[in-house]
Formats: sequence, C-alpha cells, structure tokens
Amino acid sequence: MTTFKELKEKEREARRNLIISAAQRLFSEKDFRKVTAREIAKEAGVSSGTIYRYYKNMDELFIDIFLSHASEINRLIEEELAASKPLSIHRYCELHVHYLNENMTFYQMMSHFMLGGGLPSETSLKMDPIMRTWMNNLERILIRSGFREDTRIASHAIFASLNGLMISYAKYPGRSLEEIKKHTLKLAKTIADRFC
Amino acid sequence: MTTFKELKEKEREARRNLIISAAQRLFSEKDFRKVTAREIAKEAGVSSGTIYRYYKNMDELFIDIFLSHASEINRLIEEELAASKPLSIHRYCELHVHYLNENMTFYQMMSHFMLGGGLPSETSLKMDPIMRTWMNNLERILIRSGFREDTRIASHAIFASLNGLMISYAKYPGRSLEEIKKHTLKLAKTIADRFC
Amino acid sequence: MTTFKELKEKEREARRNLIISAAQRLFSEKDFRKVTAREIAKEAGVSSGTIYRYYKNMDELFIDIFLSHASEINRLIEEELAASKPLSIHRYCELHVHYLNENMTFYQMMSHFMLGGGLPSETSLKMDPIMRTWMNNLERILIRSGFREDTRIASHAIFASLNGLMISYAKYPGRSLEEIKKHTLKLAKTIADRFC
Amino acid sequence: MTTFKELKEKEREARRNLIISAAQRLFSEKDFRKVTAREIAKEAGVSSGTIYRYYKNMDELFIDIFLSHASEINRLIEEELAASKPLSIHRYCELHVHYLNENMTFYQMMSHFMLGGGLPSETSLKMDPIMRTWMNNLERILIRSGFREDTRIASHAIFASLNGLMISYAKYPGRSLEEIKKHTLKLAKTIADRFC
DNA sequence: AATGAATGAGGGTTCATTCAT
DNA sequence: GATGAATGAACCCTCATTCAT
Repeated sequence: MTTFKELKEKEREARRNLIISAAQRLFSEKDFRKVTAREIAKEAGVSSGTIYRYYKNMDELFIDIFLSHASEINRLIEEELAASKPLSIHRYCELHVHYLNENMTFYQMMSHFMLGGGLPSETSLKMDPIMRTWMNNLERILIRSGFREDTRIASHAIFASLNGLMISYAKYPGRSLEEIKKHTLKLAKTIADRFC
Repeated sequence: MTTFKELKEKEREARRNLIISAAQRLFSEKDFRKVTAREIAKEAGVSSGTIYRYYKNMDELFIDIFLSHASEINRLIEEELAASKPLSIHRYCELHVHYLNENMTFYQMMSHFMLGGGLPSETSLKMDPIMRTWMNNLERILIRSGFREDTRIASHAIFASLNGLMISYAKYPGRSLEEIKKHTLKLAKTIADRFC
Repeated sequence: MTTFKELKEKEREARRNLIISAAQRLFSEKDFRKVTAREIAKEAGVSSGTIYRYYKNMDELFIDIFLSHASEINRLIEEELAASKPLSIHRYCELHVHYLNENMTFYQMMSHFMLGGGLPSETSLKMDPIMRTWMNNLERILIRSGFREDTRIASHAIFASLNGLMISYAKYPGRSLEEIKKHTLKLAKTIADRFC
Repeated sequence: MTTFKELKEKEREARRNLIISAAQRLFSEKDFRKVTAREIAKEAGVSSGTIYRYYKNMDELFIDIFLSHASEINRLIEEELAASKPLSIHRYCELHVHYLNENMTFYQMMSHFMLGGGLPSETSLKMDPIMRTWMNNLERILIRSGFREDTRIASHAIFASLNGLMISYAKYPGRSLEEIKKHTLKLAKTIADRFC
C-alpha cells in the first residue's frame, strides 16, 4: 500500500520534472518572461491544463525553478565546505559567478522577483530560509577566512556585488559567452581580492 | 527657413519631453513593465498613436528614458568632478547608490534590458557611449584617488557591485524605503572601503 | 442472489445520495451555476470521475436535484392534503412560496432549465409526471375550494404567478432575507385573495 | 466643430448598435449565457477587441441590452397610455406577455440578473429607475382602472405573475411557439380577470 | 503631424469529461 | 466500480501597434 502511494508520488515527481526541465530548456533559448504556459506544455509533451495540476499559476512554476536553483547552489557550497579543505573567499566568488554564468535563468529570475515585488507574502516565506542559508554559508566562509568585524554586512556586500557583476556584464553586447565568463570571473576575483 | 525648422524641431522635442516625463511619473507609481502605452499617452495628454511618431515601439521609449537617466547621472558626477574638490571613491559610491534609490525605474530598466538581451544592435550603439562615459568618469575618480593598477577592471567591479546592491536589497520585504536606503548606503560604504 | 443485487443497489443509492446532498450543501452557499464537478466530488468524498458513473453529465445531476425538490414539494402538499382539514388556496400559496424561499436552488434551477431549453427530451419525460402531479394537486385544491370553471388554467396561472414572485423579488437588492420572505409571502397572499 | 463631434458620436452609436443587434441575433438562436464575445464580434463583423471599446466586459453588454429592452417596454406602455383611450389591465397584461414572447432574451436576462445577484451595485443603480418607471406605469393603470387599495402591492403581484408565466411556460416541451404564445396570453388574461 | 478607434494575436487559466489503472 | 490525473477546447480580456481620417 505504501509502495503504491510512493509509486504515484514518484510518477508525479517525474512529470513535474518533465515540466521543469522543459521550462528550463526554453529559458535557455529566450527570456523566461516571454515563455508561455502553452510553450512549456508543448515542450514537455503534456497538455497546458496539466501545468496547472502541478502549479497554481505560472508564477509558482517560476518560483519553484528559482528555489530549486537556490537550493542547488546551497548544496554545492555545502559540499565544498564539507570537503575539509577550507573554502576561501576566492573560491566562493568563483563558485558563485560560475554558477550564475551556467544558469542565466536563475539570475534573471532573482533579478525579476527581487525587483518586481508584488510576490505573495507566502512566496517570500518560502524564499526566506533558502536565502538565509545561502547568506549564512557565505558568512561562515568569511569568518573562517579570518574576517572578524561586520561579517553580516560584508556577506551582504559580497553577495550583492557578485550578483551585480552578472546583471552588468552577462549580456554585454558583442562579447561571446566565453569572453563574458572570463570577464565576470576576473571581476569576481577582483572583488574577492578586495575582501581579503 | 532654418528658424522654421528649428521651431518645428523644438516643438517635437517639447512633445517628446511631455511623453518622457509622463512616463516617468507613472513609473514612480508602479513597475514600468506594467505601464501601458495608453496610460502614458493619457498622462502626457497626447494620443496613443503619437507615441509611435516619436518611438518605433515601447522598448525604444523605455530605452530613451533609461539613457536619459544615465546621462543625468553622468552630469551629476561631472558636476561634482568640476567642483574642484577631489571626488572620493566613497563620495562616488554614495552618489551612485543614492541616485538608484531615488530612481528605482532606472535600476529596474538596467536590469530588464541588460538581462533581457535581444536589444537591437542599434540600441546598443546608442547606449555604448553613455555607459562608456560613465565608466570613464568612475575610472578617473579611481585614478585621482591613487589607484594605479587595473583601473578599468576596478571600475567595472565597483560599478557592478553598486548595481548589485540595489537588485539584492531594493525591495527587501518588510523594510521601509528609509531602512532600505540606509542599508544600501551602508553596503555602498563597505564596498568603497574595500576599494580604498 | 437477489439480496446481493439489492445490496449493490442500495450501496449505489447511498452513494448517489452522498453526491446529491453534497451538491445541495454547496448550492446553499453559492449559485449552483458556479459550483464545479470537482467541488461536489470533494464535498461528497468521492472522486470526480464517480459523478459520471451516476450521471451522464452535470446537467443530469442538476436535473436530478431539481426533480427531488419537486418530489419533496409534492410530498409536503400531499401530507397536508391527507391531514383531513381542507387545504385552502391561501395555505397552498403560502406553502409554495415558503418552500421556494427556503430552497433558492430549486427556484434557480427551475428558471435555468425552463428558460435554457435544449434539454434532452429524455429529461422532459422524467420531469413531466412530477410536474403533472404537482399541477394535479394544485387543481384538486382549487376544486375543493369551490372552483368550478377552467380549473386547469387557473392552476397554471397560480403556479406560474407564485414562481414569478420569486424570480422578481428573491434577490431584491438591499433587502434582507427576512424582508424578502415577508414581501413574497404578502404577495402570495394577494394572489391567493384574487383566486378565491 | 460640433458637427464633427456629433458625427463621431453617431458613428460610435452606429457601431454599438451593430454589436447589439449582432448579439441579439445570436441570442435568438441560443441561450444568451452561451454566446461568447468572439461569436458576437464575428457576427457583427468587428474584431473581438472592439467589443471592449464599447463595453467594459461582457456583463455590461448584456446589461445594456437588458436595459434597452426595459426602456422599450416602458416606451410602448407610455405610448398606449398617451393614446387617450384608457389602458385596461387586460390590455396591459396582454402587452407585457406579448413583449416577453417576442423577446425571449429579455426575459432570460431578467431572470438571470435578478436571480444571479452578484451584479455590481452600479448596475443596480442603473436598473433601478427603469424598473421603477415600469412599476409606476403599471400602478397608474391599476388606479385608472378603479383600483384603490394596496395598489403598489397589486402592481408587484401582477408584474411578478406575468413574468412567472413566461418562466413556467415559455419553453414548454413539445409546444410550438405559436401554442406557447396562445397559452401564455390566455393565462395572462386569467390573471388580468382576477385583478379586475 | 496627430489622432484614437480598430485590430487580433495571444495571454493565463478553468473545468467538464475521459480513460488507463 | 471507483479513481483522479490528464486533457484541451474554450473562455474572457489586454494592449502594442496600425492606419484612415
């Protein structure tokens, strides 16, 4: 009996992933704000109504993807943290910017949601612990690196600065993805230098 | 004859300003992405068709406003630069963040266009000299402050970091505008400290 | 064997009642046209698919409820008729309007189906004997009250008039349910007076 | 100048009528609740967006049609009233039922809006004076016919009864329109008799 | 040059109904 | 027989843009 439920649950999860990955495939092709429910459904090979069995509305889908990215980056950081060797600020900045470079959508969403406001407070509630974990991890790294004063403020500053790199240079016209990556990583290093 | 043309041109310019300032008035009330062409036309006291005699499409209007903001910030910086007293990095950061705080729309647009990509290259061409001037001014300030190496990179890093502050904290849920302003200015100071 | 079938039949009947009463509970909360199949299923504690094992479509469910109301009112009238004391026209009108006041849904459905047309003739067949019984009962009351001529026509007129009271005044804006009830009963009395 | 505005106004009115009459044509073919915006637009030979230049939403269109019917019936009654000869209750009832027979949609709408509730109060405000005029005219007829007591109540009773005739018999299954008309007029006469 | 009515593609979303399990 | 996830047509409505005046 439990097995049956589990199976159902698994199937549900599988289909949800179908939708998510279809969405992400589309997001890599164009601005996520321009991707429609119907397109995602088609790409996922389901009917458009099905999306609404998994998400109350499109915003929820977007937020789900956003949060799964945020969780993933937290996991990556924690993995590195766990791997005994101390995680330097430099390494953190590299990781952060690398992740954003590889996941433009995440960055676009962060920008969109953070600036758009108007999110149901329920969403903020879901977002809050994940963002807080992220910040806590960053702060821990700072402390381990010898930082003593205003570690929270410094965390905020680094976090914001790295995000700012992307908003400012991720779509620099006339530059290839490779060049952009190189440039942003270089800037990330500059910032890391400054915070050491 | 020339005078006649000039007059026409002036009228045209006047009407264009009517539209711009109407748009800005609306943007201060709500997210610029939610403001419609008709609303702007009504606020400006012109017909909606008229907007299209001045701008090929809405994006162009948005970009024009964006650029006029960028020009304004350049003017402000240059004014301070001209006022003999050396402009410190701290003062620059304060100015930059202060301006963004007072002009949310500018910031939202920067985020929107820089991330959205897909801008016609013609637009990039218009944007380029203004952004370059901005960056030049910032670099000049760094040099005057005693910076010697990698001044271009450092300019980029500071520029991006300050923008990042806003994207990350401008709409922090549960904080008043006053608190946000205070927080972002504090973070701006932290960044400035690091670049001294 | 028969017992087994009977049992099955009873179970079927039980479930059907589950659905009906769930629907009625919802109808008392909001306009029946706004109640969805899923809502009814959920309220009844069955799956939405199950509804379709008992009813070919939602209209059939609505009609079934409508008819059960009609049966109920027939039963009420017959109870009063059976209770020896002659049932006056006044009493009938009161009863009729009282019932409609207490069962808005019935009234709304009557209006909906009678005006909507397009009912499958099969439905009309089910409806016919019940409506006829209703009318017969009313006619009997008229006759017992001393009516002699055109008793059928008079029955129709009274029946229609009483229904009309509700359509016209059941939702009179700005009036409380209590006031509406009082007003419609007063009008019912007026009509009864006229038919004596 | 005035002429120009008038012309524009006339054109606007003409197109509005185009929409209204297209809608009414469709209403005569099927239940007005089933007629969609697109259908009306197509029938009227305009785009679907155009409807929304004339009506805020579909409800407003329906209400407009409803109110224009109500105005029309008022006008008809007043014409007869003005034609010197006293307007008997019989003639009124005949007129009322005749009009409803010829304009089923009006009747369906009256039923729909009166039962549906949930109309914006603004609508009730528009409806109120027209319905009041209707009732006043009816009351005046009663008074002229020699009625003395409770004339308002009697007006309500007659009004509601006549409406009830239609709800109850307008779509009587198996009857032709002609038969229905005959039957409802006969019932109307019965009611009129009773109120003399 | 300015107007603003008309356009119509396209958006998100709903929900009665079906059907594989 | 019961389930309930999936369906997908259909809904209302918006709004950037066009173009006849």
